[in-house]
Amino acid sequence: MDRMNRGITAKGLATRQRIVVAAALLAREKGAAETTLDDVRAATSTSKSQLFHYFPDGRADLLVAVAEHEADQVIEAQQPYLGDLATWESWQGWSRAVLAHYAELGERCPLSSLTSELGKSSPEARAVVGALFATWEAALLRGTMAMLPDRVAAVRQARSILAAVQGGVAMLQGTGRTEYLEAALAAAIAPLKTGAAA
Amino acid sequence: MDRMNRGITAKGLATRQRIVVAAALLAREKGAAETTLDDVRAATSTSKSQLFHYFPDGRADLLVAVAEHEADQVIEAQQPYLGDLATWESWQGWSRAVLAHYAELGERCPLSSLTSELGKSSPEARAVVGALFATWEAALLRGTMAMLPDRVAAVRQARSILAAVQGGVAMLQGTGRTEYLEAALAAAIAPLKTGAAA
DNA sequence: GCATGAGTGGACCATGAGGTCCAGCCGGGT
DNA sequence: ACCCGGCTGGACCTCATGGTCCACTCATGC
Repeated sequence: MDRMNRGITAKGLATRQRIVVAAALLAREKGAAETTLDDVRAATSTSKSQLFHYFPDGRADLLVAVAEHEADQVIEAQQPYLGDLATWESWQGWSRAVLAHYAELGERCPLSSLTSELGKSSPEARAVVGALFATWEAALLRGTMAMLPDRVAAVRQARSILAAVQGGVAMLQGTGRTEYLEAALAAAIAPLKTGAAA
Repeated sequence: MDRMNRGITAKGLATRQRIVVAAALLAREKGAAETTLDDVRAATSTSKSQLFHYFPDGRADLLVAVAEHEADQVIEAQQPYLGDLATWESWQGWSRAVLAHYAELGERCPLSSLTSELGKSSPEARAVVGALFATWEAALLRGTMAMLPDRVAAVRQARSILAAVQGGVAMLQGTGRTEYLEAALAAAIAPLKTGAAA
């Protein structure tokens, strides 16, 4: 196969990806803090040297990669609705998709453990989270602007919806019940139905 | 002084309390996961043996005590408003109090780090969080029932408001900006102003 | 074929952090 | 005065875990 740039072969990339995915899974199951390099090693049938080969800065490096991966997943799970929130129906569809996704995930939220584990220490992790929220908010904002005449109201509405999702998920994690996310989502997008500003 | 029950003297209790408060502070500053027993020991000018004297199960025990302490603080910070949410004015006051409190705390939220650190492992920690949410929701529910005629709507409204706070705080932690909490709070309590159900 | 470098295996090291233990202190109750 | 039991100090142990190192394989291009 073709020579990849930077001397990384396709096989190497595949291994790296395998590691990231497995680590992400572990991080979801038992929390990022409790996920050790040995766990990852065992789960992927790799060796320590490979871990450090693909993630030179070790654990921190790996966790950042995991965070990026999970951030992608978060956006992915909301598609195709998130990309086109121009009608009340699509908002409803989005809302259902979000609810279904997190109900399936249950109490293990990929982000929270990562943010609290990496948020403090590594600036790149914060950047990942920041980027995620930025694209997320931007997509929601496009949607609210399509539904509300007032731009300022649309901005506030988008923020409120994003916070509602976060809060619903937080409650889901804390209590194991989906009612909060359900109620929060419904209440947050309700103003979009009639077009009345928040 | 009087013989305390269980052979714990007042002096001992004071020391224990000192430890909990200091540990809570540390947990807020640098996260629960990054707070070591040695940190606590240094911050309180105590010795290892004291830590284990007052918290026989060690670190886990201490963190549960910290969680209880922080849970109390969370409720405390919302008083006196939370106890009497019978009017629109008191809801506004409560909302301001919540916003001010978390704006002051900034990005360090006592609960999130504790839940993600203890939530998985120790069942007692989950109980603490569960109890906190229960009393919190109950207080909010008393308030929404005072404002809304329909009981079912009041329940949903209370949940939505609670989720809004959680979400706003989550966003505050993630981004450092208070706009989300602000928008989420305003949107969440808006239906209470006119008495229209969510 | 052979040299080069990515990929892999696994032994090994360093250390931070939780937990144990015992010895000494202090106060107050009889 | 004395003694018991809580309180305190700190040395010490144990071990999990992140990280290092070197040897080996394997593919690929010359």
